[in-house]
Amino acid sequence: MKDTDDKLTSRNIKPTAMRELVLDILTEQKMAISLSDLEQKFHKSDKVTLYRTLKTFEEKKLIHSIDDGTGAIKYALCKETCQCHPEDLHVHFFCLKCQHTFCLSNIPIPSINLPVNFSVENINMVVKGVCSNCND
Amino acid sequence: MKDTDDKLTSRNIKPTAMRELVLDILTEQKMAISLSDLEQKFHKSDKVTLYRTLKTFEEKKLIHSIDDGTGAIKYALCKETCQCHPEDLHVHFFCLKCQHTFCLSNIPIPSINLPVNFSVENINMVVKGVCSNCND
DNA sequence: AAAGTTTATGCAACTGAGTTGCAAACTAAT
DNA sequence: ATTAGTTTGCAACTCAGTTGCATAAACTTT
Repeated sequence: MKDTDDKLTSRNIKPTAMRELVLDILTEQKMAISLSDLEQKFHKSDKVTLYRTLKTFEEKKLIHSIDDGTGAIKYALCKETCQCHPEDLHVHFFCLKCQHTFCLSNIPIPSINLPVNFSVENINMVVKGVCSNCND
Repeated sequence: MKDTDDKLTSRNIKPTAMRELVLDILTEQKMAISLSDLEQKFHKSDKVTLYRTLKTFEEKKLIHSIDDGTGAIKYALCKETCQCHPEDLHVHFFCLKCQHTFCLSNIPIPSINLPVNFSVENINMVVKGVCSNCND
């Protein structure tokens, strides 16, 4: 638990039992998960607490949220150094077959030439298709 | 109305009074609108009918939907020739100030080098920031 | 044109994600 | 231990999207 604790405190999040559990679950995941996915990992749990835990994590940039168009926001761990600035952002992939959402962590979002006088804060880029796992 | 009718029939949509009205409203818009935005353009209207109208339009590729992360899907007219294939797609912009969502119709979505064995069907790219209107 | 078939519309009612308010439980600090 | 601040759990709500079903309108066939 020490490791988990450190991750929390280093992001200025008070390490409670609940938060440790949630962070551990998030760490195990190979793919992004939604609030209700998370809820189902617990036998008995309160959606609201999990909701607020995710919000806190997101605020403190421990995780980032992905709107993959399925109607449920997904969450995935940020890299250690991530500040969620445009230069930290990567492309996400949603597989139409297995319905999973992944971070393509090593594919940065390509920069865009916006019209004059437009400024950027954030970019959400989700590619939908079939992942390598489902493609054979 | 002849023009509106033609647009509908050319996309294989039976031109009803309702659909003409909706298409006209969509044509007037400079920005993408949501179902509830659309609903408010009518004095008396049924959300479900509008909902199904939008669904039909989208299916027939008369309009495309934009998930801008606000929680309500926005819709905007497609170009005449649009088939909503990856090569037809463009970037969308959401202004954090005026809360409006635009098509950046002349900014195509940059192509991405996906990992091996991944195939693409669709890409959603929404840039969030401040638009030129709100930036001075 | 009348009867029958298909398609579109309108109403009610529901689902599911996300959210708020409040009280109880917990934590930290004096 | 007492207090102040934070976190958790429950109830209850909002709002977008959706389904079922009955009526109305449009098309088809005789």
